[in-house]
Amino acid sequence: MGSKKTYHLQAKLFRGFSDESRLVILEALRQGPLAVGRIVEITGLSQSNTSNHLRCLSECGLVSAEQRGRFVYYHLGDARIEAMLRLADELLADVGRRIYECTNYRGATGANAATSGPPKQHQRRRRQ
Amino acid sequence: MGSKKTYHLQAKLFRGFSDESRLVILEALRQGPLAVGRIVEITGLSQSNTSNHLRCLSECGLVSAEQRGRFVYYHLGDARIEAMLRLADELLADVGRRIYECTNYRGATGANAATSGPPKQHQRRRRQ
DNA sequence: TCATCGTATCATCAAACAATGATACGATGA
DNA sequence: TCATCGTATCATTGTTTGATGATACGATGA
Repeated sequence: MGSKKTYHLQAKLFRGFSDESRLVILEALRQGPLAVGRIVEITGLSQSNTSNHLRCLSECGLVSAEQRGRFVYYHLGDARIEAMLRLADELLADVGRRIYECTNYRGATGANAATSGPPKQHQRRRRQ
Repeated sequence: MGSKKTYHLQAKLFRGFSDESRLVILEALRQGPLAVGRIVEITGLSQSNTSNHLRCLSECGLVSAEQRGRFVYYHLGDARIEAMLRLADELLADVGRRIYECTNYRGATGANAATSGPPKQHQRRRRQ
């Protein structure tokens, strides 16, 4: 180890955080354990969708589950999960505006073909 | 503000980290500024792919660019970027194994249709 | 035992996205 | 000015993945 870092795992870990729905769930769980039904209410996500996200989060160790009666309560799996979220908040306070402008890989699909008539040749956007 | 958190931005931020190629690039930049060509060498990614990722990282504020002659040098945009990576490393040390096992949303596409003959009815995997 | 509630799983689909190959552009030196 | 190098952009393609709707399962109480 050491030489070949586990980029794959790291990517997976971050991907757990990289979805709006999952972030909403994680944020809700910051207050404390919640049953699935409650999470559904809070987030407005569908039951099935919520369950899928919870499974993902659970398998990745970001949250833990505990069954009580018919209910299953979820809670954050590690204190460092919160630390990650806080750090992200701080970063956003500074680079938030830039991220907002970041349209890379976003919306560029299809829209062109429909709007523009002539197949313009590599019309390059001015650097910077 | 305040009440409605910027989950969308947060998701975007994390998505910047959620790709193996981008993580390799970020890791390389931890040592110091690098020109694009050097990054291409180190990562083994194609030039065009590298450039795309760099643009994404740059627009999201994770890295910054500086032109010197014909070369463009990139460096990490903020000290907290490193902090994020470190924190991820720590987390992985603990939950790494679980993440490795996490196959959610992974590989489940298509493989079934080809292998399984009879369209099995909701064959449920045993809970836990 | 049965009806019901809470949750998990499955199949499918549409959108997002990373990678590629080709090409355009800017800076430098001959 | 021209050839070349280093980098950025574009169009396209195949894969990944979040959302949905239907359904299955387990636990509880009647």
